[in-house]
Amino acid sequence: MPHDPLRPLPLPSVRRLPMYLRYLKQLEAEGRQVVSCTHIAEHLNLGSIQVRKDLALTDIVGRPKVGYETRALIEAIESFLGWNNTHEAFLVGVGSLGSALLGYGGFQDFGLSIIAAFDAAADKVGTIVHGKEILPMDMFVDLVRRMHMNIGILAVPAPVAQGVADLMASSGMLAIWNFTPVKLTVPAPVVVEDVRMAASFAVLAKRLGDVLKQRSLAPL
Amino acid sequence: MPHDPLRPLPLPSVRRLPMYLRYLKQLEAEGRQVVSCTHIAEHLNLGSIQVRKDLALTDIVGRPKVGYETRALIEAIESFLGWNNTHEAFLVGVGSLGSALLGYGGFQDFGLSIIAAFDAAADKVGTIVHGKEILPMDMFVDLVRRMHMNIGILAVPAPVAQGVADLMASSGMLAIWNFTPVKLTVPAPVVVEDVRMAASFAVLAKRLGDVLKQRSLAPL
DNA sequence: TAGATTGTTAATCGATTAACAATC
DNA sequence: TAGATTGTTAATCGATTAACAATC
Repeated sequence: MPHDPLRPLPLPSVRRLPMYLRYLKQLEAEGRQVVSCTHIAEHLNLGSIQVRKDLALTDIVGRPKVGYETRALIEAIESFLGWNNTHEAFLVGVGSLGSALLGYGGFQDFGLSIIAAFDAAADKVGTIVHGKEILPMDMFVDLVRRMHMNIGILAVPAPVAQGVADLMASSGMLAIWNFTPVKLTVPAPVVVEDVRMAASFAVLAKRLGDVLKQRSLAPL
Repeated sequence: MPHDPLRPLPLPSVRRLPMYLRYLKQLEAEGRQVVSCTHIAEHLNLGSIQVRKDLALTDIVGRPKVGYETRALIEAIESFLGWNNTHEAFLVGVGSLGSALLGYGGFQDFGLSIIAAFDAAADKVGTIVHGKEILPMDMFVDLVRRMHMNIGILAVPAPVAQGVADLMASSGMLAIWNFTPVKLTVPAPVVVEDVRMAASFAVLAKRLGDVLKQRSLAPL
C-alpha cells in the first residue's frame, strides 16, 4: 500500500516511526537480521497491525512468515523521515533550555546538528557553551542567508518569541522548531512544529489525579 | 455536557487546555473580563466548536451572546488539570537536559516545582545547579518515601532509564515524566508520560521535506 | 427586537482495529 | 505441508466538524 501522496500524511504514524527506528537500531546492534511486526509491537506495547501499517508508509516490503530485514527497515524509515542526510540548524536563545539543547547528544540520532547558536544578551555573546561560541543576533539574518539555513530552533523567552520567528521567516528559513509556549504566526511556506511540554504535563497531572482519586476511594 | 466520567478522557482536548490557559492569563492581564470561543479559536487557529467542546470538559458554563468570564474560565481549567495546587517532583539525572529542567522557569505556570535533584555521578553530587544541591542516588528511595513524593522526572542516559524507573516505582512514586527515548515498563498503578522530542522533530523534518520538494518542482 | 453565542445532537472524517486471502 | 506473517480490504471507534435550537 504505497501511501497515496495526495492525501495528507497520518501524523500519528509519523510520530511513531522514531520509536521503531530506535528499537530497530538496538536490535541490529544485538545482531538481529530480521524482525516481525509482532515482535516490535510487543516490545513497544502497540498493536501489530498498527505497526505494520505504519511501516508500510515507508514502502518497505516484508516476507510473509519471516518479517522485515532489520537493516533495510532502518534505512527505509530514515529515508522516509529524511534522517539519512544531516539537518543543520541554528539555535536562538541560550537560556537554560537553549543551552541544554546545545549540549544534548541525542539529536545526532535523528541527524540534527546545531551548527550555531545566537543570543541577544551581550554578556552571553562570545562565551562558549558546550563547545560552541554564542553569536550576536546582528549576525543572524546574514548568516542564515549565506549558509542557506532552513531550520531554526526557537528557545527564547516568550515575550520575544514572535519577533524572533519573524526574523527567521524573513531571513528565508522554512522550518521553526518551537520550544516556547507561544502560538506563532508565520508566512505561507514556513512550517512550525511546537514542542508543547505543558500539554505533556497536563496529561500526566490528569492521570495522576485519577490514580490518586481511585486510591482515596478504595484504600488498603 | 458534563463529561461522562466512565468514558476515557479525550486526550487531544486535555493537551489543548494549557494553550487556552496561557492565552486566557494573557487576556486577564490585559484587563479583559469576558471572552468568547470564537475569539480564543481565532487567536489559536482552531475551530470555535472545538474550543467550546474542550472547555465544556471543565464543566464551565458560559452566557450566550456574551461568552465566558475570563477569571472563572482560568480557574475552571486549572482546577480540571489539577494545576491550582502545587505538584512537587524529584528530578533524576542532571546532565544537560536535566539541568535545563532544573533551571526552567516556565514550570511554575503549571504548578510544577522540582524540590530536589539526584545524580549518580560522584563529581556532580554536592554541587549546586540553578540554586539546588544535587543529592546522591543513595538518598533517593528514602526521601521519596519520607516526603511521599508522587512525581519523578526522568532525565538520565538511556541505558539506565529503565533501572531508575524501577527505583521510582518501587519507592512508591505514581507518575513518571519521561524525557528519555526509552519505552518504560512500570507496575500497575504507575503512569508514564513520554516527552518524545524525536516524534516532534520527525513531523518537522517530514513537512520541511514536503516544502523543499514543492520548491524544487515549481521554482521561481 | 435582532444578532451573536452557547450547548447539544447529528454527520463527517480519520485513525485504529479486525478479518482474511496471499505467501513463504 | 502447516503455521506464521505479510498486505489489503472492511468494520469499528473516537475526534472533529456541522447543524440548530435555546438564550441573553
